Amino acid sequence: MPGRGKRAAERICDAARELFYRDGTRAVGVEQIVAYAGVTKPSLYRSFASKDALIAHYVTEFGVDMLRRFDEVVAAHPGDPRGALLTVMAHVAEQTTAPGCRGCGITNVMIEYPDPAHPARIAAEASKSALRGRLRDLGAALGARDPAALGDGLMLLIEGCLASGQLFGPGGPAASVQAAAAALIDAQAGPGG
Amino acid sequence: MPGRGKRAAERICDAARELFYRDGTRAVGVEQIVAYAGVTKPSLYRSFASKDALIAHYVTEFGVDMLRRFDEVVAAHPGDPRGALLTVMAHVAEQTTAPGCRGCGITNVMIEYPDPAHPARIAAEASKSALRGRLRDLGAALGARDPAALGDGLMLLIEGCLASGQLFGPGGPAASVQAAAAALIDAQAGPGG
DNA sequence: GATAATAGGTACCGGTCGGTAACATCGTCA
DNA sequence: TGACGATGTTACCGACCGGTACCTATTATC
Repeated sequence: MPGRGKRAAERICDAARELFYRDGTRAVGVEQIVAYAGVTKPSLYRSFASKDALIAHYVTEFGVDMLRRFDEVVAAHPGDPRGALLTVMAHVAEQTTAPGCRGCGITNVMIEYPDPAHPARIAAEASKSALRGRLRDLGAALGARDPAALGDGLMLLIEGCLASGQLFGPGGPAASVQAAAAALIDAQAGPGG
Repeated sequence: MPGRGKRAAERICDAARELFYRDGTRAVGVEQIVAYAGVTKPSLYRSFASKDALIAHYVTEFGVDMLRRFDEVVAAHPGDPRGALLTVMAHVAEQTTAPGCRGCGITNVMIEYPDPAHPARIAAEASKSALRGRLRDLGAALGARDPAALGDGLMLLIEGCLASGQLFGPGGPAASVQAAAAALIDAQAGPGG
């Protein structure tokens, strides 16, 4: 039971993040969430209008965390976009091949809710577009001939790792992502980019 | 209502394939499937032991179709693995950016059922491993220095298209997949590979 | 025409889902 | 001390879930 001393809303968020990511949002019931959080159902519905609203909040939080980690890596490589990208790729490969990895929580929710009007999907699109923009910016920073194409190629590799990691595990295709990313970068900017 | 003249089992498969792919397996109930197929619930349970068994059958069928289409493209490019791969990538880009595309039905089911023991997940792993093997074989056929790494890099690009296509649509990263694949191939085997 | 398999019709089961109403309790701060 | 907002307790709702029992109608085969 996570965060015994915290407020009910925060404990609900912690429980939802953990259970939603592990089992999927449709597989987890609100009863299970409140039991895991150590609160009661009315407390959940005092902080969130519906289960869908809680899912949207989960997606938003997930996206904020993801972009924060990305930005931290970039900030650790000032003036070295190539090093930043390769470090990002190394992190992606490591995390997506770890046992029990379930890929990207945002993508998973997006797959569970095809309806474009679903609030969680709107939050998902915002986060993914932000990531796409950052990859293009880095592509431009290292002088790529077509920064958009390079950023999108890298984005495909990342999404591929997230999707295939949870099926293939440590011996999966994600182990090759850093080499593939380097090839894409070199093709656009040369090995010295 | 698809296939009025067909046997009940086949109509159930057709309905399940369409509804499962469109809305996801957890979102579609057996009642909805039999109604769409124009049959009744006992007919479904005479052909399938459970809903899970129907989902596993759906995944298996999906994988067979996927590999058949892949093999057709390869067969249309005898002695030209590079051309085969680029054609595959063009098809992937086209299909994953089409409106209403919902990515890979196998991946979607895999995300909905994290349990490694779920029958649908076992079927999913078989299909994806087969695809991975074919990509490696093509990598070896065009003389790549590291066929496994090339095949896995291409696999990541494909999975990335399938994941991001349903969120970004026609203007998404999948539009760059063919160029990215060419860069990966050239880095391993040179433009003449 | 008899038989057996396959199909549909209907009604039903227990369980779980998301969500709510009404009321009791606690801690905090004035 | 008193009041208030946040929380817990209990019970409940209608709807839907996957799955089944029982019986009848069709269809093909011999």
